[in-house]
Amino acid sequence: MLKLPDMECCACGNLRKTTRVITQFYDRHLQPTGLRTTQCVLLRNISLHRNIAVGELAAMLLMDQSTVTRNIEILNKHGYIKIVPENQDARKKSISITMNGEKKLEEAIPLWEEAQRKIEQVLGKQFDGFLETLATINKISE
Amino acid sequence: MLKLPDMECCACGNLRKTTRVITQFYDRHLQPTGLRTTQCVLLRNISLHRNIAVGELAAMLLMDQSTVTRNIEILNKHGYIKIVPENQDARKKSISITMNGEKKLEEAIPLWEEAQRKIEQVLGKQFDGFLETLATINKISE
DNA sequence: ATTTATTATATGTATATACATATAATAAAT
DNA sequence: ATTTATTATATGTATATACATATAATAAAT
Repeated sequence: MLKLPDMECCACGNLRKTTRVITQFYDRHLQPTGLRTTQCVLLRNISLHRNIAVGELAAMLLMDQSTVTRNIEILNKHGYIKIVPENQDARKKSISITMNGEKKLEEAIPLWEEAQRKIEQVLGKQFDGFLETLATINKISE
Repeated sequence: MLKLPDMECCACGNLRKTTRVITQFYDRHLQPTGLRTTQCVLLRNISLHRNIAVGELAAMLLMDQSTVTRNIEILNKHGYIKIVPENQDARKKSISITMNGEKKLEEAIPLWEEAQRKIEQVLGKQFDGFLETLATINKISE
């Protein structure tokens, strides 16, 4: 048996682990709204960019195009967004938030703020550097 | 329309985003082995703790018990681990790595090290603090 | 010893994720 | 104008994830 590293320091393993923890934390806060954090973030991005396309959301969230397609189906099913073919280019979808979607966001945001506040408090002055490090890692996708 | 935060600073959203990026990065490195990073980390933990139970792995990885059950099925299907009922307590499973599993790990670890080395290089002196911050966040699950 | 409570894992269900490939539409080349 | 290439999204497939609940086994209470 060779001596292998224990992988305790695995950047990917540790990121995945913490993502599991924090997702449960945020999702529990959002639970009264029925929105998951992923859906809330996606919906907020749609609300900020009217008539956005699937690929644009994918680029913004560093998410595969097919994942965006699947995830917006859920928001659409609940009537939070409207998906229509774009005028100029019929290959593209034009995605917009609906009235219901805005109401749901307004309901979710204060709960999100509560979770966010608690995390920022726990991290204290580590928080800004943390977001910067995440952004540094994101660059490997370029 | 009320003024809502843009959620750019969402700790959960940013962690999920970076986890998508880094998982693709590590998984591409491991691709020749057919192992995903999650599987590799899980397998390494099993190899380090013979006759471990589902719940013990879950506690270690901060992963739901049901997720561990599902994830070890995949390793089992490939013959990398052996799952038998425990002697003392038949409710528990006794999970161990197989010869094939060890061979697969020995094949995967150098590729993992390559990915890990690149990330550590990109982060430089930020790396240690980064792991510490992740550990700080993990405490919210206690 | 029998009933009751607890614990460990499994199963049903829904979402999140990406890759490979298909399809449909536009753009480029001739 | 027609063919060819490119681009945008969708679909098939596999994995990763958690919650609620079921099941089976052990432990505790009587």
